[in-house]
Amino acid sequence: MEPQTHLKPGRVRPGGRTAKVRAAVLDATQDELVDVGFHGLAMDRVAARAGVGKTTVYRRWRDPGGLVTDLMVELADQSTPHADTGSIEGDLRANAMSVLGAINDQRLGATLQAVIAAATCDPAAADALNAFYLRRVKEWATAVDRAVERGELPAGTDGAEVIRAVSAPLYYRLVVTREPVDERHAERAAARVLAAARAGAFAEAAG
Amino acid sequence: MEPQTHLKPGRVRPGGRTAKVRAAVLDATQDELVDVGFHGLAMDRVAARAGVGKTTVYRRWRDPGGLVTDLMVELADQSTPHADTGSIEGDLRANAMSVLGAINDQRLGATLQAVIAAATCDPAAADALNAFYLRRVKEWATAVDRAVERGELPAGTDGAEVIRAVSAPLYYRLVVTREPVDERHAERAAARVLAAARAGAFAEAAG
DNA sequence: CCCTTAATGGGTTTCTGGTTCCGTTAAGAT
DNA sequence: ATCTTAACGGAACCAGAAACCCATTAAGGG
Repeated sequence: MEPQTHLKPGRVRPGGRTAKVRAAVLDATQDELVDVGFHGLAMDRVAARAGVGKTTVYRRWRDPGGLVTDLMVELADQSTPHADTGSIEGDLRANAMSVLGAINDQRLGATLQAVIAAATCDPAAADALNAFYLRRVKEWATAVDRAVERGELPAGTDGAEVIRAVSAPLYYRLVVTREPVDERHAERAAARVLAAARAGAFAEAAG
Repeated sequence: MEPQTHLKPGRVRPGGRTAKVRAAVLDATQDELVDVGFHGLAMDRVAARAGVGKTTVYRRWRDPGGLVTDLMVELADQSTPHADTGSIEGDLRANAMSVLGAINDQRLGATLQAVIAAATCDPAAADALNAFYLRRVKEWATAVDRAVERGELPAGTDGAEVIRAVSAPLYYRLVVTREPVDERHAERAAARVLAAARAGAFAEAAG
């Protein structure tokens, strides 16, 4: 038998109970994040709120960082539908609105901020966060590629960078200046990136 | 005698000792932030590292959030020289480099990230963070205003928004995706914002 | 259906941050 | 120089989160 890592129980017998416990704990974690934020996240409370023994929570997730990391891994697996409106303008706007929705959703927004805070000092959380965005950026980047093929944007335009550039100002407001973010900001973000992309500022040569 | 707020001792007798204690504590706080991050910041340790009684640290700053908040207030007071290169291109690039320098400076970078994490759950930290950026953005926005006067950018261009837009992608990498940020990224950020600004995407009408 | 043991859960103990108490130091006024 | 008291600091004290122990439950193989 191999060394049994004790960090991933649930691999050997992931049936009913174990899965239910995980779902309940992750759910309770999100609720707690909404209420008290990452800084106030106590394993103790999460266990109580999930209706689960606290020993189990400590054993499987170790600390609050492990909790939000697993939460982010879970969310990263879920795909968000990416639109195809036919024009790059519509697609970028749709992307901005999608990001806006995530940011302003109470549970998801609280979770994102918690993971961002956790990633400050927890490499595992940072990795999970990265995986989460990597997937979304990749999915949306195809819209930019299509626009290049249609001739709407200059050849060599870096799709992933364009998508990130749309998100950046929204997250900047969310995390850095902590101002509210609304549809207007999302639209502006999309419009500005589009203007830059059309001018070739996202083409490889413009590095 | 008035209610003595106990949150601002040092107002009545700010002479030598009190000032020295504050400097030592704030200094030790930055060191600790570099080592363990905000999440690992313990009043206890800061006191020890500063060579100061821990009672004093608790009395004057209450909790880690108070510590980083005061630190940010201190940093906000210090002005960074904003360049005037003669062209908007040069000025935006200079601004991007300035932000880059702040982000990549070990102590300042750690402090910024700590305050961002703290602001997640501490309104005072959020205010201090805001004040910090408000000042810098305002100072740099004048460069954009000059460019508008020189006819380099469309009339009505929102200077503050332009400056923020330059910072946004850099902070996005720092805080959200946690990727390294270098000169190349700074230059690209400046170039892209400039392209959008020239296209009028930052002019008022372009809501 | 039964058996093995993975996985859970209640209860207790430990330990580290956080609080309070009270004596000591020295800033600033006279 | 002296006095008042703001501000500091050491040590004991307290609370709540983290770790541990061992009994209980039920997943999955036969």
